[in-house]
Amino acid sequence: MNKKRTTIKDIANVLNISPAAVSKALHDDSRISLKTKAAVKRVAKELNYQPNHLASALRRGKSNLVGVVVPKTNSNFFSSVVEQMEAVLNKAGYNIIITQSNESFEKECKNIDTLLYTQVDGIIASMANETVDLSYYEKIKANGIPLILFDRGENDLNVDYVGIDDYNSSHVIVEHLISKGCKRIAHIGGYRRTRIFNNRIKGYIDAISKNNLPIDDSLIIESSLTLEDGRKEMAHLLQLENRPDAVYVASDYAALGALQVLNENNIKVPEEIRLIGFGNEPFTSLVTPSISSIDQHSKDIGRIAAETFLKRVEEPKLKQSLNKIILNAELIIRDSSK
Amino acid sequence: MNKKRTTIKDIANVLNISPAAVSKALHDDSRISLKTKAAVKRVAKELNYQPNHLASALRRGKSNLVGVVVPKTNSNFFSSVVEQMEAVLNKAGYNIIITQSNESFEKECKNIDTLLYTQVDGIIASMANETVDLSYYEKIKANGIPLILFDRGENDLNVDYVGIDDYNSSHVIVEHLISKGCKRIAHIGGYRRTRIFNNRIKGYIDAISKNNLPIDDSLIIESSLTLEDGRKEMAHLLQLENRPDAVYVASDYAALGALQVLNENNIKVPEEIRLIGFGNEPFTSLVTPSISSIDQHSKDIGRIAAETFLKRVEEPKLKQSLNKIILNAELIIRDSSK
DNA sequence: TACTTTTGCTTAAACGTTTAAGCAAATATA
DNA sequence: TATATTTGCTTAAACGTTTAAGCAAAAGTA
Repeated sequence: MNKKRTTIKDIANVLNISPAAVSKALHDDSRISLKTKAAVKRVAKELNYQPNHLASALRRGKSNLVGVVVPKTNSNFFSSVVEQMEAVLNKAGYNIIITQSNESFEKECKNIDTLLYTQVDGIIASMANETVDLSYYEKIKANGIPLILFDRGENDLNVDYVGIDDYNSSHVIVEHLISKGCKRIAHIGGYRRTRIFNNRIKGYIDAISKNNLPIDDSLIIESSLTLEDGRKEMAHLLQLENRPDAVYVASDYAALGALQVLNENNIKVPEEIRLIGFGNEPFTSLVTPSISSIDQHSKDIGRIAAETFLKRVEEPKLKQSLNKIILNAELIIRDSSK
Repeated sequence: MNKKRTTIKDIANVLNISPAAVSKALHDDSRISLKTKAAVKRVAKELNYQPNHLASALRRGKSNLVGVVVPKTNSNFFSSVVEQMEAVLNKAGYNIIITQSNESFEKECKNIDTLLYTQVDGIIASMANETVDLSYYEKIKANGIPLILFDRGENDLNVDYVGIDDYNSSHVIVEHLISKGCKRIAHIGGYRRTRIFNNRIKGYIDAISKNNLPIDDSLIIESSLTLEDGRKEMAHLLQLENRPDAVYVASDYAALGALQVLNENNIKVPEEIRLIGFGNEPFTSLVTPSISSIDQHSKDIGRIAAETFLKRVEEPKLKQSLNKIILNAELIIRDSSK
């Protein structure tokens, strides 16, 4: 029963060489003979040597851990983003620590503290809806480690950002609806204080104007975009004396709520009201009728965010600066807008 | 510009005391005067001292990190389990590292290696569907750190396990369907090699027998329980000359697939065929008709798994042994079986 | 007063690894 | 053959923290 785990010293003792030589042999240092390397690796395997990550991280001042902050892992978008990130970072020798804020600012701050405390080499984050105070993110920057934002970001932080073109997505949606003959297009959006939702609203307004339709403020709604919000706001829209003939909802969850209310009121979708969501969650293709939605290229976002991080660690001299990488989103047309 | 982060030494220098005293002051050691403690904490705040977790973990031989292995974060069950775990463990001073296997055995092994390498103090895991070879889990045990399994576990490992009573859940479902007058109840289940799915199948068979209904092998199907599997197997059941009047599907995703096929074939649910799923995923209440399902008490499972881990670290002398904690699952009755 | 105990610190080693510096032997170069 | 270079290691310090052991001063006790 070897209570203690085997260390580099143990291997050194067996072979009567110094721990330094063992360390170098394990790292394939050119100054160690092939013979010694082979012997070290053989003994390491025999003694079931497992390197102590804490010790090496401490010595090297680098943990090879990347912290990830997301609002919720429980959404297809984020889990897919994270999956890609992990693939890219693992390949480069990094492991990731996933934390979720549950859309709570307080939890988000705690998570950031945890990650910094765990000595991560960088943080890749998407902000909670609640987040307006950026001091915790400044803390990351002050720490000197790279910070990469995706999806829900902030220009003011002057860091790398990866996301889709929300403004343009709204244009694509509005123009698709107009091409189907819609004249009164409502928008159930998020709160303007969140950059991405603000961009969707602006895109919506500009696209409506561009196509010479009137802007009707009663058709523009801000909410938290939960399923319940979708139900509530759709019910509200149905009570207007001049109903919309299309609704563009800035989240699939809220779009689903809206669809439920439409179904319950026996309003035919798409014939009477066309509906479009945002995010391309799997359930959009599963419900009846299936919901048209915007695909956010989650895999690309995950991959690019990870690659951006790697670029930053490779070139630490490069000062952090606003560096936006914007992908074109894709409208997936389904039954709800056909 | 202080390039370097402040350490305990820096604080010691400012106050002209030893680093040891600073460390003790920060940990509220009783042998340090209140005056010194106050001074240390003041200076620590002034210099924005952040403890180096790697150093303390190395010295103490304890990382205060718990590894979590799940098949997919992208499911309501697992994300909810993890959320509760995190809450309990954070309170006890632990942080968690979430890894997902994507139902791949190979990825699961990699994840376990990563976690061991990161020097976690314990691992809480739910196995991938593929996993039959348990050698990697033996590796965790050999490492001497606690291993807790939940939902998808294995008796052979002789470790703590938290899950629901799958066998009994099948009884509850079958009896509910019989009470609605069903006589030919089909079961689209998982593969028997996975313990929980085997239990569901056994529960189904025993419940059918107990209620003096015939066992019809053509009504018992094993599959991977994806949405596609649900579609395929439901289509298959519809082609039987003697159709079932109820289908109990061992996963909500497969149940959804089944429902789609029923809807497409204009078969009235629940009038012609009643349908019940498993897992109580949020979408079960969102689709039309809403799907009856089993709630797995994800919050309780997460909480209890975390508490079990904490018990293990508190009493390391206690030998690991098979310790099953089984919760009663709850049938949520919705339109698909009313 | 003379002792024991308590208080409040210090010293020094340790955790396991990496790495700069150094040195002897082997090999290459002139 | 004498000198320079390369090879293959060793030594020792360092990363930042914790902690056992120890010690002087202060406080308590007889």
